[in-house]
Amino acid sequence: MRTNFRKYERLCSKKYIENLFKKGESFVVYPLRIYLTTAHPVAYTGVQVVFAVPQRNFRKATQRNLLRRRLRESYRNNKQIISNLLYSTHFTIHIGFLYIAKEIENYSSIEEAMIKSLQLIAEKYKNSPIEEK
RNA sequence: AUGGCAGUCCAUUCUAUCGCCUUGGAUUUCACCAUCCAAGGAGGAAAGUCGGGACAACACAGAGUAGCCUGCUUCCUAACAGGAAGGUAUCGCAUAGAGCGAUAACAGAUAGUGCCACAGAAAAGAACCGUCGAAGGGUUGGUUCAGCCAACAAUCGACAAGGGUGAAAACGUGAGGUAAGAGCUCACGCUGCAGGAUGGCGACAUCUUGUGGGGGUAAACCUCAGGCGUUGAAAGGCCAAAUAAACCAGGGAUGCUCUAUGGUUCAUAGAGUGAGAGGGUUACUCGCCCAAUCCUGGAGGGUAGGCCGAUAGAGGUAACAGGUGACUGUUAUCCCAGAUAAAUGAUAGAAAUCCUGAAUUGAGGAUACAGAAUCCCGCUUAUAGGGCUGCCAUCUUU
RNA sequence: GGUCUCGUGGCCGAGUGGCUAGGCACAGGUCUGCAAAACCUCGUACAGCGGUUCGAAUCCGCUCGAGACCU
Repeated sequence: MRTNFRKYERLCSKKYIENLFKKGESFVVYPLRIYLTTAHPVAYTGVQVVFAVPQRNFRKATQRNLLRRRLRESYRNNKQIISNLLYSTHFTIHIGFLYIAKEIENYSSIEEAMIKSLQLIAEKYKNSPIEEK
C-alpha cells in the first residue's frame, strides 16, 4: 500500500491536543511515550497523529526538527500495521507520540519502538470498533 | 614554496527508492477529496532582539515638566549607538628625522552638589608635627653685681618649604623676594576663556595678544547641545461559528440663594455664593474634547476556525560612469521560501576533503555553527574546512 | 513572535563603589553508656567574559541560564 502522510492525518486543533495530553491514556515504549484518546469521526481518516519533542531536553531547534522528522518518517513507513483503523468512519483515534529520551537516537531504534507501539495499539483496538457501533 | 596578519567569497556533491509544503495546469466531481504533469522550496549568521526603519492601530489646537538615548569633525544612508575619510589623545614598533600599527562612551570638573575605604599630619573652607617672630613671666644650666646668654615647656601671632602614607598630596624647573616662607612676583613649560593672523568645508594645526586657573571622579547626581508621541503582526481588518443587549457594584455633572421682567409649572438677565464629579487625550500637569438605550469595574458564559495583512523589495546580478572612500547614478537582465502543533525529509550507494592507523593496497571514523514565522538595513555572538586578493618574514631558482 | 524581570556556598536570603551579613543543612569536636537537644568550630559562594574606576556583587556592554506577562 501507499505510505503517504497528508495534512488531514495530522492533529492540528489546539483544543484536542490539550485534551490528549491531559486526559488521554498513556504507555511507554522507550524512547517514546504514547498518548491515546478517541473522538468524534472526521472525514477521510480514522486516526490523527501528533509528534512532539520537548524543548526541555533538546534546546536547539535543529535537534528537535531532526527527531520529529525521524518520528514522522517511521510512522509513515509503518502505519499499515494499524490499517484497519485508518479508514474507520465510526470514530477517530487521536495518537500523540512524545519523545522522552535525553539523547538523539538513530533512525533504526526509533523505528523499532514505533513498530512495537503501533502493534500494541492495533491489539488494543482489535475488538472495539464493534462496541463503538 | 612555507608561515603570520588583514580583507573578501564559498559553506560538501551526485544517483536511486519512498515521501512533505506552495503555485500553475489537466482528469473525475456540485464541491471537498483523489490521481497525473510541471516549476519552486532555509541562512551567513535564519540566532541574540542590541540599534534603526518600513508597515499598522491609537492619538495629534497647543504649552510645560518628567523620562530615555546620543556626545571630536565632515560625509554616506530611509534611518541608526552603523559605515567611510580625517582630527586629537594614549600605547606599541621603528628611527638621525619622517613614519607604521592598535585602541578610544573622545562635550563640560572654571555652573552647582556628592564621594574619595584602609593608611596618612592632611583627601580639599586645611593645619597635627614643624619653621619663624613677639612680649614678659616660669623651670634648668652657664656666667662678671644689676644683668646677659642658651635650652625646655606653655601663651599670642605669621607661614605652608619639609613629613614618604596612599591609586592620588595642594602646578614643574630656575631666579627674585622674606623674620621664615609661599604663584607672593617674574621667565619658561602645562592649561581654560576671549580675540587676531595664516592654512583647512570643518574638527584642528602653526604663530600671537589679553585675562584668568590649579587633585581626581560625569559607565555619581548633573549642566550644555541634539534627538525621541505610544504600542508592536498575539499590531490590525473581514468572514464564519457560538453565547447572555442578561447579573452585581459604583457613577450619572451643567448647582444653590436673592433681585428684576414675562408667566401656570417655568424661561431670560444681573448679583452673590458653592462644588470642581466621570471618560478620552496610553508617563504627568495645564489646556482641549465627549456623554443618557451612557460610562467604569467585578464575577461569569461562549468561541478559539478561515481569509487578508504576507512576500516585487530602501530587491538581486552584470556593465559603464562619478567619488580618496562609505556609497551613488544610468542601462540591461532576473523573479528568488511562504509554512501556521508549523513543509524543505528518510533510507541505501558512490565521490570529495580531513583525521586515526598503516606506511603499497585495504580498514575505521568525521564533514562545522545551526532551522525562516511580517519585511528590510546594521551591530553582536557561534562556526569544520576550503578558495581568492593584499602586506610582512624566511628559504630556493633566475 | 513580542515585552520585561532575575541570577550571591548544598538550600533560603541581606548587602548606599571600600574585608560578602544571617539562618537552615552537611562535617568535626564538647557533653552522654549511646543518641537527641544545647554549645563551639568549619568551606574554592557574587552566572561567565570584557570595559569604566585607585578599587566593582554593585556602574556599562556582550554572552549564558532561569522565570513572568501579552492571544
